[in-house]
Amino acid sequence: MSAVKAVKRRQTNRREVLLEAAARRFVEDGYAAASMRDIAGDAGMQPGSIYYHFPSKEELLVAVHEDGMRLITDTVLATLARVEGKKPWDRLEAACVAHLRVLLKGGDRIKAVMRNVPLKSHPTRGNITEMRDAYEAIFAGLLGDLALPEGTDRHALRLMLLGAMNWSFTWYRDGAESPERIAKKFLTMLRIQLDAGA
Amino acid sequence: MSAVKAVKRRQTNRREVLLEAAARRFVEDGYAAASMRDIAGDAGMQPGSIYYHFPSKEELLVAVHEDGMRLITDTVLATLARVEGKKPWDRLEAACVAHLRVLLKGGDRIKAVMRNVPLKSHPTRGNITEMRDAYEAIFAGLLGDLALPEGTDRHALRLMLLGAMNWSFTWYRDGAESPERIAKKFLTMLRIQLDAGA
DNA sequence: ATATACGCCAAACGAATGTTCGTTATCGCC
DNA sequence: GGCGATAACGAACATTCGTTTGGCGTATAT
Repeated sequence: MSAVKAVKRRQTNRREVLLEAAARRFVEDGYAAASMRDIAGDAGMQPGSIYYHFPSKEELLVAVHEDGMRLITDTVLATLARVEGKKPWDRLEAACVAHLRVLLKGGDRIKAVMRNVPLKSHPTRGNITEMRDAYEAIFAGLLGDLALPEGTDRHALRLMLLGAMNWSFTWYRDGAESPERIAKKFLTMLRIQLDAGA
Repeated sequence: MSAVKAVKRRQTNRREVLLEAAARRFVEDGYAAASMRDIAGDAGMQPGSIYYHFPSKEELLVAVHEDGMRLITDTVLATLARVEGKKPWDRLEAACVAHLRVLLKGGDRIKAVMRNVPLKSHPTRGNITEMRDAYEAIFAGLLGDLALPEGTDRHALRLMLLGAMNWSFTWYRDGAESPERIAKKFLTMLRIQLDAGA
């Protein structure tokens, strides 16, 4: 057995449970309206116990945020690795499908991100903004690989595509059309027109 | 002078000031984090005085919501009346331009609507949902007038277009590209492809 | 001039909030 | 078998919250 076994977590450590409960409350009630008592209750612990894991409510939100962004980033990157070498439009479609699937079916952590979008005006704790920028850069790269008609504003295209997808969590209902089909439909509406090259 | 003069408001009535202050706080801080004391302070009155105009904080939000929805609905309808008889795509473009202009430059009331989107899951007070549905029906009508390729999902198209526009208030900065140009760019990306008929 | 409704102030109430803190039970380790 | 770190408990803290209440000045109507 390997010498250094990393940090062995106690099996009674309920940090993950806490994060999940917090994410759910942040989605259901919104950050400000979600109380530490409710979160603690959902996680099966006392309000004060949260502060063993996180120094403040805001840091708890940051942790949920980072967790959600990490999940969606890793998922999309893994998906892209699986379609490497394929045509640019197919790679973009794969990324959009992955994005919507995680957003709509991947639990509450990313929904918590979308429901508490930090306004660009007042600053944010942690590296939330950096992670968001890094994630959007993935799509900027995918759009950069497309052969588009001259004069096409790739920046506007990215904002449009991501905006349409991110807004979906406000109207999406379980049991309705699948995230995969939604993503493909969205892309189809853009594809034929903009598909100038290959 | 006409007999019944409706309800004559005292000129010292600061209900409008209150609504404006509330809208601003609801945008800046979010509904739950915006306190009645802050709102009252911005409006230049005492916290308790709010309750002369509105019976509760939630009803105040409903009032802001209705005000914002009425503003954007009236603006878009007035714009559409001005382009009556024109081609469907031009009418749609006019509506989108009006939508984005009001959303991004029309004060805080509609922004307050967008930042506190009521989740479809738990019910809302007043006729918020009805007003939203009625507004979206306008765009559904505009899309219905378009001559689109067979098999085009107009429902998905509406969700995509409105989603892309509504999300814009999360990234829009004053001084950047104008709402009019953004709206036209968004539409251009869809237009040529889907423009099958006239 | 008097009555009346309006618009708001000033102060307070109880409940809920985020957070702190002393204590405690459990675990791995020498 | 003791020991320090871990992972909480449980009660309390000061503060802030939405809301209520009684009264006061002023403008309008009679």
